[in-house]
Amino acid sequence: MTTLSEENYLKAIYHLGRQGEEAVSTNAIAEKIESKASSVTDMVKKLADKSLAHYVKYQGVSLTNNGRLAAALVVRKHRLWEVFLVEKLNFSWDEVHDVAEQLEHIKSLKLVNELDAFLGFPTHDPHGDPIPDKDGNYAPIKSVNVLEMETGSEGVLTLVKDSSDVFLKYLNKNNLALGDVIKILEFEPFDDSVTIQTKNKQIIISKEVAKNLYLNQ
Amino acid sequence: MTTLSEENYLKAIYHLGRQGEEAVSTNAIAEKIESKASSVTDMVKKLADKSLAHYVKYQGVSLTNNGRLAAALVVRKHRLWEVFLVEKLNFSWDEVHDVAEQLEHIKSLKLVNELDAFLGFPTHDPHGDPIPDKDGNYAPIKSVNVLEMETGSEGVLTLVKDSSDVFLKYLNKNNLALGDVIKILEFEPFDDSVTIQTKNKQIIISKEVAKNLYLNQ
DNA sequence: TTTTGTTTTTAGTCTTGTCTAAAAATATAT
DNA sequence: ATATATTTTTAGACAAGACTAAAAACAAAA
Repeated sequence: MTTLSEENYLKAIYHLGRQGEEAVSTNAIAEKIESKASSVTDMVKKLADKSLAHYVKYQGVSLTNNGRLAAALVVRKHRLWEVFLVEKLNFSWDEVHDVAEQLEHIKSLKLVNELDAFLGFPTHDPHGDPIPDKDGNYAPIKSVNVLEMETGSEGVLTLVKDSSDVFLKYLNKNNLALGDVIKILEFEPFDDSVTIQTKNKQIIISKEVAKNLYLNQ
Repeated sequence: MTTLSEENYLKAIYHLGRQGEEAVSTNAIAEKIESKASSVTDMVKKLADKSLAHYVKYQGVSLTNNGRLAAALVVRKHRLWEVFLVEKLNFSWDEVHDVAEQLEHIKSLKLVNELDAFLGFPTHDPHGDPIPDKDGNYAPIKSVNVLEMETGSEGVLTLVKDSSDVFLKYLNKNNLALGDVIKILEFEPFDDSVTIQTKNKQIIISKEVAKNLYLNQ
């Protein structure tokens, strides 16, 4: 049985290292989890003892099959709860993160799977992130980042990578939402900002914003 | 902000001492929470420091207004989640307790109140226990225990006090459920067992079982 | 009113998860 | 290749919450 804290570390490693496949540095985990490197070292040893992580001193951490499955389950729960909150309980997409962060640790397989069915087996959460199935698998993401697109091309906004409330509130304020058709008008070389068009309005978004928007072409 | 452990103590005091009104002994709490008296003493001091409990050495604990409100909120959440699990996620009444025990600690007022609305403001949980409202109040229980009833009288089963899965499975096996009309046929003085009639069938229930069944007359 | 028994509290220890500060290993730059 | 900087690990400490064993308070009985 994994503790709440262990689950948070598993999730961090999962997110930082392409589902835990590739080794992640102690410092990277510490930053993600807002803790100190020494704490990470301790916990990572514990995860290795429990056969949830591969760990070699000074060489970073990756997940074992069991670790990856455990992490995927936490992510699955997080995203299903987000769907529940938005679709059934009138939460907006900028309100769900903190609550889902708590709900993801509730232990009951029946609960997750019944929730999944109750929601109609959704494939994506309210931010466009894919929801892993029972086995931890999900369809590969085919959306492409705004910064990788051609000038003049367009696509549908399907994923926002940052799901902090500050960022989502920025999108709300600028009337940007999943499903919007966005056309790339111009890249500004000076600061990498991008001029885009949606709903017959042009707006300029900074590189920081662009980095978090993914479109389906 | 209350910790998970503090909430469990508040709930125990609330349940043992008529919503925390009357003083409860250290040992009683220890038994309820399955811990040791010394642990209870420690925690109870902490609750008093936080102005959640009244505590005088050797004289038991009761709840302050804040403590009672905090406890009622935990109970409210527990019972609302039970309703959710049964009505929306196909849990049976003997499966909900452990999961609700986890869900009751999720912190989000919006979540509780939206869940309440989503469920149609239910007044009772699947075991017949009343659900406190936002202010911690609920309608007084008017059902009466089987052992207090007159021979020959009848009533509708509206509350089962023990919600452990062993007990609920016993009821399932004997085809007893909330809403059933039950007639008291005979009290056996030797062992205080009771012969009752439901759905044209007679069964004998032990004193231990009878103690947990409450009827509306 | 002593004595005996029970309950409660105190004192000290343990585990989990965190931290700081110092040491060790690795990486980078001269 | 050696010095410097960065990252990671170790060592030791701390807080929360639980425990055991012993002491203190209270309750009941002779």
